[in-house]
Amino acid sequence: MSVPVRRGRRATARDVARLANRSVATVSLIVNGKSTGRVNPETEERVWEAVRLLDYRVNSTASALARGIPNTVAMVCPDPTNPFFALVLDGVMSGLGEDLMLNLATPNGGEDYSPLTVERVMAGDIAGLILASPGKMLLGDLVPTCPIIVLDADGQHSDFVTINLDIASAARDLAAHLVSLGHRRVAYFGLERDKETLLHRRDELRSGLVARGADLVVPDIMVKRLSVEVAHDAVVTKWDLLTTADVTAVVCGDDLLAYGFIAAANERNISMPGDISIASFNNLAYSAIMSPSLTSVDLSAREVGVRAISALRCLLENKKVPASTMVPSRLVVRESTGAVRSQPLGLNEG
Amino acid sequence: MSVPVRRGRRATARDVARLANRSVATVSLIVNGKSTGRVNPETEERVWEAVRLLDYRVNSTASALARGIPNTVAMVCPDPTNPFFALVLDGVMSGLGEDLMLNLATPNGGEDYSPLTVERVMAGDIAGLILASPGKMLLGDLVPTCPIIVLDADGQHSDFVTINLDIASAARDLAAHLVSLGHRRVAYFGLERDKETLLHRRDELRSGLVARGADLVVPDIMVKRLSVEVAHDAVVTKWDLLTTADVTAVVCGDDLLAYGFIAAANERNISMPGDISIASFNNLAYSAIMSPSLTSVDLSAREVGVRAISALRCLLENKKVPASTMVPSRLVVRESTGAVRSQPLGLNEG
DNA sequence: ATGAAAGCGCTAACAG
DNA sequence: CTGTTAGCGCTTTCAT
Repeated sequence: MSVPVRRGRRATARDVARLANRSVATVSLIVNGKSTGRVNPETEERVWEAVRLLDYRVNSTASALARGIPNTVAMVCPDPTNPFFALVLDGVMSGLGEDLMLNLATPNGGEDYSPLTVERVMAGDIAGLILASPGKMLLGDLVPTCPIIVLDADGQHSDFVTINLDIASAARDLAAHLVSLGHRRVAYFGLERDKETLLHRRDELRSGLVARGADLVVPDIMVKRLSVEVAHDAVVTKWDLLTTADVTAVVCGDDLLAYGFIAAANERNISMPGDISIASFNNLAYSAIMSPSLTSVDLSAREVGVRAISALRCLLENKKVPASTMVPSRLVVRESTGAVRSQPLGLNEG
Repeated sequence: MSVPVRRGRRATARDVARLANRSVATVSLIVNGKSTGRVNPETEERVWEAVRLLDYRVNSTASALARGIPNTVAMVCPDPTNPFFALVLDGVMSGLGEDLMLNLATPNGGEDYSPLTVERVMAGDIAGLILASPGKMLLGDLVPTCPIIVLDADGQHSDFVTINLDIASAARDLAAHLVSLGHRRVAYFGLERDKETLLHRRDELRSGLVARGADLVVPDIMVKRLSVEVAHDAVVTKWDLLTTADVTAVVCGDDLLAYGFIAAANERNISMPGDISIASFNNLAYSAIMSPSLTSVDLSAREVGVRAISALRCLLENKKVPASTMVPSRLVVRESTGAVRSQPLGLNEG
């Protein structure tokens, strides 16, 4: 194992050229496989030998710059820790081949990402951009300088290709399911945001409930940040509300909120779904498995990622893509036994 | 909102220079804030005006190339979907400031990542590299051409800074805890890999058990891939082994395996920890919350990420960093009531 | 068959 | 104060 590359410095095409006694141009041709028929086999040999010796690799950044075709796509998402985005990311990564790299950006404090975050990635030499669940205002004055795919941002945006979650029918299925189990008094636990897509979840659910004689009977529990801890604390604060209103089911706008809820419920020795039934909008990454009582709307997060990168690829190749598509969500029911408790929730405590 | 930038093309410094009737060099100085005192206010004015008009931003890639100082660090990890890596990633991201971007790479098929994956990211213009849980062989013939931080790869490697998980004491605590609950017959559910770090988990656990008169009493359940589905299937296949050996507790090498186990157990109406007790090595991302019966070794994944990026930063600034550090894991006990079942497991079925 | 030269977008040293 | 020049590492065109 003797590799003559000095640590900290990578051999350049110039190094190779010098060693092989050929020009940089020739090296470039050869290492890029564009030498067929136009390069003397002996030269080819010398160059490859030098490449081997120096452990030379093309610097893909410089290459992209020279070619004028960036080899990087960027994705910005609110929080890689949220299974939803982890799955989207996974889908995106699965679609990057040998040719594309992924530049990932997230906001600093777990907050939603700002225009600045987007600016920063757009300052790179990127071929395209994927924006996952951007805040509504963000898109307003965003000037696209490369193809942009927007994920999970309700509404049409003329400047971007949008991929949205089609939750309407699944949300109504969820409502129907809850009602069929006997639930009439439901609470919603959501994120306090400008994101239409999240309000949407609530609204669709609610109309489904109302249509069947049930309803959201308490003010929504709202959090400002999507984290298990924050969710837990919010539930603790609002617990009394749920008990006095005799709520039998809680629908969470995101799995992370559900986790927080369950944590709080566990502390109170509340059994689920015996005492209270939880449902959640998200991706079912782990929830259905961990808690057989958790009914979910599977948002097909990975599929969203897959479509995002494939749409981006099309755009890069100047193919047409639909300006807006929907990825269907579907209801996943695990609550086989589910029945509404017969006692008011308060009685179970202590 | 009228922005004169043609879609698909970003204004360059040259465009600005032309419009402002100044040279590219001057533009560069001004936009980089290096003009104090050496640039005529009027020139400055003109240039900024042009910048505004053209919506010009410095191309950070070209800038990095020109400066010879890349502004990108790369991280390669096996699977962003695994909460462990998601948390590591989150930690890393929190340490990237305004100045650094993150290039993320993962293998294609959920498999472990190969030297080729690493090659590919090293072909970029990167300032440093973070390798999360690399296979053992990978590091052998890896030629560092930039600072490399290796995460969760047991053993010393002279060429890299390593950050490892200090699970020894937590693993023994876990053993002690299980024994104190009355468990004597334990099974291990792990990943079939060359990763020392995973064998380590098993070995430490086992010595802890043996020291207290308990033991791993069946051949390990092994999977080739870290996924909930694969784990589930493996458990289904091996279920009889557990019942006939009268195992009372199962320790999983990773949360994902635990999720798979729990899924399989749920299908059999096995109650946890009533019928069987589950423990898991990982990060507690959601497991402890979802299943109060799951005892875990918290691997401090986020902290690992934080340390990784901060170590990398030091290296980039030519500061000294310890060649190898350990991030302590700690036992997290949720199994407050936990007691060993009195009936053999088989009796519960059907 | 090969190399010189221009250029990708930017920075930095150096003149003037 | 400002522009010229060289150069980062590479690709591509065009002579030779």
